[in-house]
Amino acid sequence: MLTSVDPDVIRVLGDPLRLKIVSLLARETLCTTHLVEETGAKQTNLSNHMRVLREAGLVETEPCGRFTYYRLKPEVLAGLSEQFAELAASARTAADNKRACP
Amino acid sequence: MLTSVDPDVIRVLGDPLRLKIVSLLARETLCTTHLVEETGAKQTNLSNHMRVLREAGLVETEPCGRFTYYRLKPEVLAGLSEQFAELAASARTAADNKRACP
DNA sequence: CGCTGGTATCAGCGGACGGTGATGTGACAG
DNA sequence: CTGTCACATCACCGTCCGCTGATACCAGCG
Repeated sequence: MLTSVDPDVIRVLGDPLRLKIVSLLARETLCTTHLVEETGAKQTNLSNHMRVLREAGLVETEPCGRFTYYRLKPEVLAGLSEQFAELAASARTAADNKRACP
Repeated sequence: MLTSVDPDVIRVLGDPLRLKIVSLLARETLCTTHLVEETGAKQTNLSNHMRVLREAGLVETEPCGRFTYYRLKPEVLAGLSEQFAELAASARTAADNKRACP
């Protein structure tokens, strides 16, 4: 029903590093140390991005001793996928649905 | 196959006004004047955003006399939808695929 | 308890981006 | 041709955001 997509979630995913983090977390659940190794970014930088991802509701944290594991929440991505699919479907039918010149 | 999603397209969609423009264009093909009416934004501002959307490959322009119609390209949105769906599917299986602590 | 390693928070800086006004261009009407 | 309208481009400014270094917090280990 063309629900208004939340710009914040998309904005969060617009950053290259965050998108890479999400891609990595889509494969396996990792902790900050792993992400530092994989991305090559500083730990502080990573932690900041993880904070943003957490506040956007994209990841969940799971403490494990001294480590903090991050798990991706698939529902949010699935929701995004569905909303974009709706937009695409609507756009296909709106191709020649032109409003008259004023 | 977990194709790396292009951050640029997502970044472009991360702006609230641009997302609104895309939502409007998903319903009908419009020209700048219509978008000014619908969004309440200044014409210059709109034109700038349309430029960004065009360069990102999200919209096509169709001149019609003095007017310029903007048409959404559904393939890009469909592609995004598919890539997010892949990420979501992958994330579902990776929930308990935890890498060992270092 | 003191030490070490894994994370989070804070303050600051620099670059990028969105908004706005002035101006240019091209097309139609009179 | 002249004016007007639709639209694009340019230059500028304020703000936000990502990156970094310093530092604080917390859990295990000796």
